[in-house]
Formats: sequence, structure tokens, C-alpha cells
Amino acid sequence: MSKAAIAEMFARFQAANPNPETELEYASPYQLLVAVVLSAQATDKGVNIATRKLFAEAPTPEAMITLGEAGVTEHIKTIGLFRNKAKNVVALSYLLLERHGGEVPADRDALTALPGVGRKTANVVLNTIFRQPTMAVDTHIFRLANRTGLAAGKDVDAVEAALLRRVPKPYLLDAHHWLILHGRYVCTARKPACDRCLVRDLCNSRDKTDLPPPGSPDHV
DNA sequence: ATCCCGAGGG
DNA sequence: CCCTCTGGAT
Repeated sequence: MSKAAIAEMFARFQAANPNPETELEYASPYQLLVAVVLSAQATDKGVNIATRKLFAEAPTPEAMITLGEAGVTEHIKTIGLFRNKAKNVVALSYLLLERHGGEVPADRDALTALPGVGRKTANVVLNTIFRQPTMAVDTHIFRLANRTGLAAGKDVDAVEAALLRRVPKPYLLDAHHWLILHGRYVCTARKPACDRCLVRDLCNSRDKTDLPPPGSPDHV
């Protein structure tokens, strides 16, 4: 995708949705951090169902520790990977109190030092809470970036670097959420809805989306 | 490269 | 049935 096409793409995203936001439900930076940890390989919708009950009982790190791993497990059993996640959420809450006075640190290294928090989760927190121009590359963005030609890369780190290079500065703060939402509702993994895609004419895969090359489950 | 791991969609 | 969902730790 050309530089001009990329600028046009984000101009359209911005016009259609001037203030994109996460669909995860949270009432504090701490709750956003927990929600993002829980969202690994799970849908936002499923995470919200679980966190409504979880945060009602444990809205703070202190309360989460009191609730304990078994208690957390009860609330998040409907989400995949729940054993690892329950353990991480409680351990992470301890460490937030020990190291950061119970606050979420605005620092990537401090965030990734927490259990269950990797680069992608840290980037979401830095962008969503602290409004830093990070690019969290999740399953949606990785797929969309490669498919459309916005930013090609063999792994998520390569795509992140390419996006930081190619997305025009003025759009960088909101690009993450535009791309997530577009990937979730339009440029989907299995059957992309190109017929209602805002940027169809700019996409490298236009007119090929219904003819996946043999041997490529996710076509180009 | 593998494991973790339930719900929803096709 | 198989694939996908805002991944991380080993």
C-alpha cells in the first residue's frame, strides 16, 4: 500500500469514527490492565461478561488479593486459559502494591515485568490509559496489516515496527483501535466483509478476497 | 515450538 | 466438526 493510500485509509477511519475506544469495560487503569490480561485468546464480549462479576466483587488490587486465585477462577471460568489468567491476575495485583503503590505504571518495562503482561498488553495499556503512540499488534492487526499491505511482517514485532514507521503521526494515537475494530467487524479472519469495507479500493487484497490461494488458509 | 482452554461461529 | 478470539511463559 502506498504512502498516500495509507493516509487516505486513516482519514476515512477518522471521519467514520472520530473517537475510537476499546470495547473492554473498565472503571480504572487497574481494571483495564486486568481486562487486557484476560483478553488473551478470548473475545471482548466474553471478557466483559466475566469482568462485570469480577470487578463488582474485586474492583481494586487489594480486593483481588482477598478474593484469591480460587475466587477469581470462579468468575472467569467461561474464558479460555482461565487457570493461568487467575494466577497471573492475583500475582500481578500483589506486585502492583509492592512495587507501584497499587497504581498501574506508565512504563513498558515495569508493565512487562508483571506476570501475564507481555509487550502487546503493555502497549494496549500505554496507548489506552496513558495515550502513548504505541502499536499493540494482536491477531486482528497482524492479519489486517499483512492482508491489506498496510504493513507487512513475518511476526508481530516486525509488523509493530512497520506500523510505527508507516502510520502517519497524527493518526498514531488512535490507529490501534481503528485497526482492531476494522479487523473485528469488517476485515475478519475467515470471510472478510469487503462489500461493506470503507477502504476496499486501497487494499492489496481487493478482488481476491473470495479466491484464497490454495494452501493458504488466510490468503494474502 | 508447545501448552494453556472455554465460548461462539460457520 | 474446525477455526477464531485484542497472548504469554516455558
